[in-house]
Amino acid sequence: MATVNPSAKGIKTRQAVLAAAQAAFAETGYEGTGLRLIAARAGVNLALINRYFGSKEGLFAAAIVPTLRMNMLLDGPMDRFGERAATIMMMKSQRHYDPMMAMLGALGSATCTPLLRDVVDQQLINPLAARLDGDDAMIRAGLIVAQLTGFDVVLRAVGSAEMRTADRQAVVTQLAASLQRLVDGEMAGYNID
Amino acid sequence: MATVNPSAKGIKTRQAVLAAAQAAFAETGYEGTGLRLIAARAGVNLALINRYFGSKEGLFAAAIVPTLRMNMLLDGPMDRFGERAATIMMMKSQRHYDPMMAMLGALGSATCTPLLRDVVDQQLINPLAARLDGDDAMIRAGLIVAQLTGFDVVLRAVGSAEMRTADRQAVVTQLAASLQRLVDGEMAGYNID
DNA sequence: ATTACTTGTAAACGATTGTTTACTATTTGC
DNA sequence: GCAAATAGTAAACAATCGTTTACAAGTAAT
Repeated sequence: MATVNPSAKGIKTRQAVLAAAQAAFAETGYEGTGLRLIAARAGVNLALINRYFGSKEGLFAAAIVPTLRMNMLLDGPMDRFGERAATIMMMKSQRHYDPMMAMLGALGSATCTPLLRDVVDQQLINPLAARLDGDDAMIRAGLIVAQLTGFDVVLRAVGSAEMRTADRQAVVTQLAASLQRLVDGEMAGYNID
Repeated sequence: MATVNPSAKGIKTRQAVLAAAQAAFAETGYEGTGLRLIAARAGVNLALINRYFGSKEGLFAAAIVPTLRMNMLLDGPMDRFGERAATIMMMKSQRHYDPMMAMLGALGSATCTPLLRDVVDQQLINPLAARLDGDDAMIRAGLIVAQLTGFDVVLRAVGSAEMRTADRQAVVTQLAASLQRLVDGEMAGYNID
């Protein structure tokens, strides 16, 4: 038995740690979440975290980074992207774990920034840009990701009362319109000096 | 002399601490910035920080919160808001201190969230909404703040390579268009089921 | 000048951090 | 069953955290 045996009982605790880390990082941020808290949440010994994932950064990379994907947002025709994305962004509040919240909670820590930079470019902006027609597809994709990200900052991470108490259907409609205009790339009537 | 004497030499070190805190919080986040680092940066004794500001949270409230304002973005006609805001957002990279970066670096910490919620609503969304005409002004203001915030997340906090290497003039143009469409509130031809 | 008050300093507080070590228990392959 | 590897545990590591205390230096007003 020279190599690691992939089939083992430890694979269950490994996933327990991953699930606990996802929830904890999303709730209390990267620096604000202690490894002992994650271990307790997973019902697992503290030292196992460093054994399986090497370090706190390694745990973040294994638990959060793979979940930051466009997923359902790109699953459908692009002429309905705005409507689809806005609906998902509004409804995901009651889901168990939100990858975007984990990303926002790690913005301050220097060790996570390189990981986030890669995943934002490769898994968010680039796949989206590939689905866009017209000029400046990459820039418009970046602005769409920015709009989605900022929406979670204002509504969830910060928790603006004005946005939380607003009519949910109107929020979806306005967000959908803003996103779709970036998808369509209409510059109608707009001039800059 | 029953009350505190406002005129004193200590006012200089107080401002030195504020300036050091602004730079440090914006660079390394709230949890990632130690008070000893701020004290050293300001050339001031550690204990003075807690004397003048009570706590780390009090320092954040005094140093960062008052700087989160719309300021120049609202200084001008609203039919040029997009152009004006996009230009400022793009050019502010080489400024000494960016309040938005300090806010993003504090997203994970539970103690700062209430402070940020109040300032985002009262100093960003509401003043902007007061300058918007048409339906859903508050929601559109929230989405504009979200677009601006997300732009800083993608371009600066995360540092997307795709956005950093993109043509700067094209980024300004696209961002300006997206913002202006939210200002104008055009729903032209957009329908949702 | 003496009193009252503010500013500045050094040191320690208790708690928590991520990480590592030494050890036992369990499981797997032959 | 034996041996090797993996899973799990408890304790300690050194470092840093925000905060507090006790005390000295400086400054204003009476």
